Amino acid sequence: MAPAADPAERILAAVRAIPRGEVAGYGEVARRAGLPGRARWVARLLAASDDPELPWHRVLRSDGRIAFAADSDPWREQAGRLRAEGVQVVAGRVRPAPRGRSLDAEVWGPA
DNA sequence: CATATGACGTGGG
DNA sequence: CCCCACGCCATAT
Repeated sequence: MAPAADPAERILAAVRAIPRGEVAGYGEVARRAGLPGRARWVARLLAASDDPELPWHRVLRSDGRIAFAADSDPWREQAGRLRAEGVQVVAGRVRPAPRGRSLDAEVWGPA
């Protein structure tokens, strides 16, 4: 199945492709759709779409934070939807930080 | 046509 | 963690 020619449609497809229980950044979605730099367009499309099946709640800012104003209605809505599918949301942030090994360990290796 | 506005992103202080 | 500047781009005014 050939990729949609309509860029807007590609973006929505990229959003629909985010697996349940996972998230992606606006810029990330744009890149996946082959439209680097169009993060803002992604946001605009989500706001404009009326498709109830569109998993818009899985799209966050690149820092893992919900894009809406903290404690706003839509903010609570998104946090709730995410938690509903098992995503950890703390203070409006998903997975506080992809904390891995320290840089020291990363550079100098174990022991 | 000139500005302003955002569900954004990155880099720097 | 905070704040700021700048880049980016479709829409709205």
